[in-house]
Amino acid sequence: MDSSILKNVNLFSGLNEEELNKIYSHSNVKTYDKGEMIFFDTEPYIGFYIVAEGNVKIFKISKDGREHVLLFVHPFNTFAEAPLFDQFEKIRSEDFYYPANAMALEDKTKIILIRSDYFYNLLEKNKTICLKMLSGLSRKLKHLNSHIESISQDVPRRLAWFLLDELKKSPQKEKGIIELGISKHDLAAYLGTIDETLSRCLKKFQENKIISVKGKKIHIIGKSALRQAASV
Amino acid sequence: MDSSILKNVNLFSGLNEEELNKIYSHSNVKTYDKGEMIFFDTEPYIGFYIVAEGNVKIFKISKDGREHVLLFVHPFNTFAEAPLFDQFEKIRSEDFYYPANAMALEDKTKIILIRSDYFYNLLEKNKTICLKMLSGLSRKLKHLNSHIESISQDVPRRLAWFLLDELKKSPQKEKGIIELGISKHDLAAYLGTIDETLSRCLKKFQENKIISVKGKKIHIIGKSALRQAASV
DNA sequence: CGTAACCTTGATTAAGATCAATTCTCGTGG
DNA sequence: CCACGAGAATTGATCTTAATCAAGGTTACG
Repeated sequence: MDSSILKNVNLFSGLNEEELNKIYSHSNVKTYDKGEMIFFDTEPYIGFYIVAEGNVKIFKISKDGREHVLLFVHPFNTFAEAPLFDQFEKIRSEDFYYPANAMALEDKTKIILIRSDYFYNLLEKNKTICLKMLSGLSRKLKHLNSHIESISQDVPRRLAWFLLDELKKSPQKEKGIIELGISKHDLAAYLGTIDETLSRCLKKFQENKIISVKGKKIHIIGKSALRQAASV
Repeated sequence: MDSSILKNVNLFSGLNEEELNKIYSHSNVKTYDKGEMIFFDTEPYIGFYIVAEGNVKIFKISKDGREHVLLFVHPFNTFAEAPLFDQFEKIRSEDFYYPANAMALEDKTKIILIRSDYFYNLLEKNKTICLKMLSGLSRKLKHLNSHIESISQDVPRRLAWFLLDELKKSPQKEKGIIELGISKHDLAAYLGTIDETLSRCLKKFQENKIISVKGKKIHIIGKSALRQAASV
């Protein structure tokens, strides 16, 4: 494997071969197994990450033990990049930690680490990266906003919302088929509910002939009914 | 009023008098009354805003009519800046709207508008602003993350969390006094609940001698008890 | 083919939304 | 300066949603 892995990373699109090679030589690549932790929220911050292969979930554990998934990260996207700019001065100090936990969701999840000190240099020299970074953060903000909006509705609506969102991104969208890249447990934690409630909710949607579920494959039968379920 | 108003804006800190004057000459300043809308989520995006005086709430209305406050913006902070970088190409097109609604919360709320086309120029020329912007967005991301975290706990915990957060920012923190800059209704919408539930929750805290409430003034009597209520 | 992880189902309970009045507060005009 | 009225805040009774508790059932994989 070589620097070509970086070619598809949104943050670095527009850079030439040489630049990519240089970045690659300064990064660390590591492969994780399913369920393996990439970082804990108790670890000092050393830099941000890029998903090359596989999927990652970013989550917090509340004091009562429940898990809350903030987002899933898919290939070619970055995570844990926001703290970079949080407080330039505080960084590198021992009391600066990752803001959440990150776990690989499948075997052979390939993750690239970009250390913050090196990345600061890059930013100084490269305005394009700076603007790309702005664009990336802004997309995350937008996503979090709609997550907040959705989470304060009832579970069926949240689920419908999620399914429609996934359908948009699905490669088989014309067929109305979604392939969940995550477990039902993780989906429940993302929707801010628990496994049992999600299960019942999926069941009800199936009874109403809105969807059909087979393992991780979900077929959207009534898209308009789903849209209606997502609204009022 | 002149460009000195921009001096305290985090985004522009570090710029010299001349630069500030130039920015000021390219901006629009407008004063709003309490309850007046600054923008709706149905309006085309023309730029971002800075609060000079007063307070602003950013919110959405869900289809069932409930209001969800995403955040409150206080003096010297920016809002609606994330869409700037969302999709460089799409901007200026007619189908690019503000992502939420913004309302002034008090009379004489003074708001500065920075148009996006002008700001792009600024960004091109000024790396400092670019980095400041990154830092600002990252702070918002962090805030939204903790908002999500808090919103998926029960209402008493969310309230306790909020109060502790406000206490940290309060000028009278040593006295344990918080001055709510917002109505109870807005607080409820921010906490993702309704007026009645918030009211009952405040009452319970008072019965337990954790706080005392007089209008918009809240006295934290038992900070440690409040911390305990915020956790498990 | 057996075990563990994953998912589903049912019964019960608790939290909070809804509905319906009241009471409180404060700004305005008489 | 007081009275009025509108908006804000509180309270109570009821009902809905989803969490919890406790078993089962399925699936995937060694």
